[in-house]
This record gives sequence, C-alpha cells and structure tokens, in this order.
Amino acid sequence: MSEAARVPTSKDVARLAGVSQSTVSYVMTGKRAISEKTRRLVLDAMDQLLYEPNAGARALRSQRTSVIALIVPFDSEMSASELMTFIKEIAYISRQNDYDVLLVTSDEGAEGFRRVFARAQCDAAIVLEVAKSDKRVELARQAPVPTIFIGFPDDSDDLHCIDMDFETGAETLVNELCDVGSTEIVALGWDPVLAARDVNYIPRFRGAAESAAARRGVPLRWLSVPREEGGVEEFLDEVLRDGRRPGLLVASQVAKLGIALFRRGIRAGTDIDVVALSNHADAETQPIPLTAVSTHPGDVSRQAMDWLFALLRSPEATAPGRRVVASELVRRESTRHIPRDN
Amino acid sequence: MSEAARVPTSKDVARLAGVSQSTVSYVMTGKRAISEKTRRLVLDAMDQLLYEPNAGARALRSQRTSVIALIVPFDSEMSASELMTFIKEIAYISRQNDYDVLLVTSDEGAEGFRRVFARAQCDAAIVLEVAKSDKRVELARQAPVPTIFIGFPDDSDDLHCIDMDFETGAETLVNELCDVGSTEIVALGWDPVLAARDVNYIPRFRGAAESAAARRGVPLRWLSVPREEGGVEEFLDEVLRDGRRPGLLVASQVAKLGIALFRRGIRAGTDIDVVALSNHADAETQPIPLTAVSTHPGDVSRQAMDWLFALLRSPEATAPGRRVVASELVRRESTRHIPRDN
DNA sequence: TTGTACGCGTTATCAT
DNA sequence: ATGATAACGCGTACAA
Repeated sequence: MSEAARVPTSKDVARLAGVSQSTVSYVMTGKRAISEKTRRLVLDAMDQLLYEPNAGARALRSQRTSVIALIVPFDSEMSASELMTFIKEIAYISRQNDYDVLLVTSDEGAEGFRRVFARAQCDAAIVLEVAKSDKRVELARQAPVPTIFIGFPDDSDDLHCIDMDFETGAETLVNELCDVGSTEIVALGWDPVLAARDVNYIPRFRGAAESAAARRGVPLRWLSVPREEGGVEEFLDEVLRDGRRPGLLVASQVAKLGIALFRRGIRAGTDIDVVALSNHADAETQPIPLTAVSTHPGDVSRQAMDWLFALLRSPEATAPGRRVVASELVRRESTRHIPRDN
Repeated sequence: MSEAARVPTSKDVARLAGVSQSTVSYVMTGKRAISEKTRRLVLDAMDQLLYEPNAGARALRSQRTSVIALIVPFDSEMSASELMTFIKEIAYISRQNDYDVLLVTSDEGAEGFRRVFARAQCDAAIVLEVAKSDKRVELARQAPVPTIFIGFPDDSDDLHCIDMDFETGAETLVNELCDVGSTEIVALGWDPVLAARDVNYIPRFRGAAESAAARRGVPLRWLSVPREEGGVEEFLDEVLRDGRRPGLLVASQVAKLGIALFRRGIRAGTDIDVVALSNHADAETQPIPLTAVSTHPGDVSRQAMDWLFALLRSPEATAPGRRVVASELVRRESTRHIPRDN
C-alpha cells in the first residue's frame, strides 16, 4: 500500500462546505432544521471527500457504537453449516440495521463477554450457546447493554432468551421412531466434554426424549459419543452387534453417522430406521437423506435479531422472557414410511 | 437486565488509587517509570473496579483500534466447513495478539471495505475472496491501514497477497487422473455466477488444469455447474451418458457430487475415478473419501496472520508480494491406486 | 437558520 | 516519579 492517506474529518467537510463543524454534525443527525442550500453544500462536500464519521469519536461522544457483539462457540459440536447459518444471518440483519458485528470467541469463557462491555465496544450482544449455569448470565444482568441468549440457562429471570423447541423436537423424533415400528431406541448423544460443559439443550433434549420413550413403553438408551476419530464407529459396533437394528436417534455428529452406516453397507430407511436432530442442509447431504427435526438456525437468528432491535429501540417496552421457535419434522428417506392412523 | 451499571473510567481508578488520571494511563501503557508502590495501588484499583479502557476514547486518541476487519464472502461457493476454518483460525490468532475481529460481509462489495477504513474502525483488514479485477485493490492502496488479500488479483503491485497454490494443485490432480488411467477428463467447475464475478482462483485453477491435460495428451472438458437444485444431477446425466466413465476433476460442490454418485450406485474408485479440490474435512466426509488436493484453509489463515502482524509491527520492513502456500495431494478411496513407475 | 464552546475518556507532552 | 493539561473528532446545549 502507498502512504497512509489521512482520513477526512467533519472539520474538513465543514471547511470545504464553508460552514461550521457543528452544522455538518446536524446535517448527519437531522436533529435540527437546516436550509436546503446549506444541506446540499454539506452533502456535496461529504461526497467529494468520501467522508465517514470517525467511529471512535462518535462512540465516545454518543455512547453508541453501532456494533453488536456475537459470542461464537467455535469449539461446540454444532456443524459448520449450522454455525455458519447463524453467523451469516446475524451479520446480514445487522448490516440491514446499520450495525456491524464484532466476533468474540467463547473460548475466553465469560471474560471476552465482560471485556466487550467494559470497553464499551458494543451496543448489544448475542450469545450463541449457553450453559445451564452460565457465568455470563449474571454479567448480562449487570451489563450496560442488552444481551440475547440463544438457549435457556437455568436462571433466566429478566433475561432475553430464545431457542428452538428441543423438547417438542425430541418427543417428535421418538414418536416417529415408534410409529415406524422401533421397539428399542438408541440415541447418539453429544460428546461427554460438551455435556460436562453443561450445555443447556443437552438435558432438555435428552430429558424430553426419555420421557417420550417411557410414555410409548419403548426402552431408550442414551450414549454420549466422543467426537474423536472412531467415536461413531465404536458407537455403531456397540449398537449393532448381534445383528440388532434399534431405532437410531441421532442428536449429534449427523454427518459422521450417515457415512459410517453407509460404509458398513447398512441402508438407513431399509435396514434400520434413523431420525436426527439436524438443520436442513446437513440432513439433505447425507448418502441417504435423513428424516429430521430441523434446528432452523436461520429462523432462530431472525427472531433473535428482531427481538434485539426492538430492545435497542425501546428497552422499557420490550419485556424479557423465553421465546421458543417451533420445531418441525421433515420426513426423508431414513425411515420406513409406514402408514399410521393419526 | 437490571439498570445499566455505569462502566468505570480511568478517572474512577485514579480517585480510588489516590493518584492522578495520567498516572493510571502510564501504568497501562508502561511508557514511563512508575514506582512499585504506585503501580500496585493503581493495579489493585483496576482489579477492584474491573476497569477496562474505553475502546472509543483509546482509538480516538491513539489512532489504534485493536480491531482487524475480516471481509467474508458468505455467498461464495466455499463450503461452510472451509469458510468456518478461515474465520475460526483468524479469530483465534487475532485474540492471541490482543486484537478483536470485525465481521464485514462482502455482499456490500467494495463499500463495506471502504467504510471500515473511512470510519477508522480497524487497524488492518483481511479479504477472503478476491476478483481478478477487484475494486478493493485500489482502495487498499490508498487505505490508511494494511490489507492482506487471500487470493491474487491481476494487479497486485505493492499488495500483500497470499493463497494456496491452485496452479500446482490443478496440475497434480490432472496428473493423478492420468496416472490411474483416465483417457478423458471432465471437470466440475464453479457456478457460472461465481465465474462471472471474476473470482481469481477459477481461471488460475482451470488454466493450469487445461495445460496439464494438454501436456498429457488427454482431452479435458470444463463444465461450469450451477449451484441450484439439480445442477450436479444434470452434470452427471451429461457426463455419464452412454455409459461413459471419464475421470472426474471436482473443483466445486464436492459434497453434492459425492452424494449424487452414491445415489446412482456408481462407486468412486471402483466404477469411476474422482479427484477433488477440497479441504480435509469435506474430502473425508463423503460416502467414499475423496482423493484430493487440500485447500488448507487453516495454514493459509495462519500464514496470512503472521504476515499481517509483521506488517503491523514494522510496516516498512515487511515487503509486499505474492505468497504461495504449497498444495498437497492426499490419496483416499476415490481413485484406483494403480502402481506407477515414478 | 447557523455558529461557538464544551466534554466524552484516552494518550502523551510539558511541567515540577 | 508524578500531576496538570492539551488534543483526538464528534454531538449537542447555549447563543445569536
């Protein structure tokens, strides 16, 4: 790059337009009447200089950053496509509302979250994966700016939380397996490390699945499968031995399971029934497309952002609470489509 | 959330520590000698108040933001897993160097890029996908802060560009197909929309593939396949008709192709030879793992960030240029492993 | 309808 | 070794 061209300030604009600096400011904010002539003068000068207001100065003076912090769990078990949908959607909607997005990795734990508030780097935050007992909950209560949690911590009083309906989703999946004739169910659950991290949706999903199975009188075995090489293979060794073919409820590692079954020559929907918790893209791009309850990351993001902007516009009028995004079963080819009478 | 707790300033720290505000500043920057006693006093006060310096004020005064802008092509044809690797790696390395990452979508075209500079929102930028003739090139030259391009625009004088070695990669893949016995090659190329957008690596890869095929005396047909529903299916209809089984060179839509072949009952590595340009994760998670040249998004990111921080530390000493990250063939199961004499 | 002046919270220069 | 003070660029209360 050549030499650092200095960036013009509102003072430069003022000089070029032949007005005072404050007039330039008022033209931008529209907070007082400006004669059409002056307005044109100022706008022309801005165009000519390619002027943009200095973000730091504006933030310092106005106490608004026009930035939304997004706390991303890069190390979670979400598939890349699901996580990407969240990030992409949140980035798009932010820009549509004239906000930028600051990416914060949740590896730093609660620290990164605290930092962006304490440094006044954002006007709001979105947390993408929350623990049942999450240190960020208390921080959010004391925070100078609003936070939307995607997920339900145990103590969510006065918080804004939104998530997909994992409970109904789990029940739907279990019922689907029972309806196509499964007399035993084995669930491929999340990595024990993730479970130990106390991720909120794991017990929500698992509890609902177990209750639903109990109601149907079908035994359900939950196995937490490590993400490492071989985890899914061992799971299948264990589950399929002696020629057993239980209904599979796949909560995690959807892609790996689809491939692993295929490599064993076991055809989902023919030799075995498989249902999954999965976003649309992942369910479709398996060797055999999976019957699945969609996690709808796009919908969740959109609703979260709607709520957030309502909150930014009128903090008082926007009540806290838990919002649930409906789950939905999409039947694909991994289950036998036995006619049912319902 | 409860009522907006006010965030403490260096003035609050000074008062609590019983020193002047400037002393607090000097303790942070270390730019002058401070007695151990005073230093302790100040640091304790900071801890007690959970003080963090205000980002806007600091940026305004110091002309440094500690933010790196990342220009992300959400609408590109990169797989989610590949794009996510870039983002994740860049975010991690940034934090290790005490920088935050501002996410900018490249949908805005050059505009978003210009904006973050003009508003002084970042100390540097990384552009993740670049056109041969890219408007951001000229902007980067005039920009007040350095930019790293991942990809090679036509006019890259005085720019810092880094990318994977697509040329050698293409040649390697073509040679591999020839070596396992292909007498004709068909390439699954990028979406025409993406090609029309002039993405730099498309002609780089395609040109090298065509040259390599010519050198081997093997005809190569390049087909640009739309991303839409059915694009890959039509490609296969066309390519496989009359029982033809050309060597397949898959540059794009790797996952879709793997599934589509499987659904037709055509086994890669047995019925047909397939090689791909793909990152490790995508190549592994196909029904039949693909012999592929890896795009190494992690390596490219790391090297890009190393370069960037060198540039931030000593702009003069860090020369512009084009850097190439070596490509590497990994043989998996999608090609017949015919012994060769080399 | 417009200009002057102040302060947001820092960093860094000038004093002492 | 430390304190007072002047910018950085913007938004807005106060004057005219």
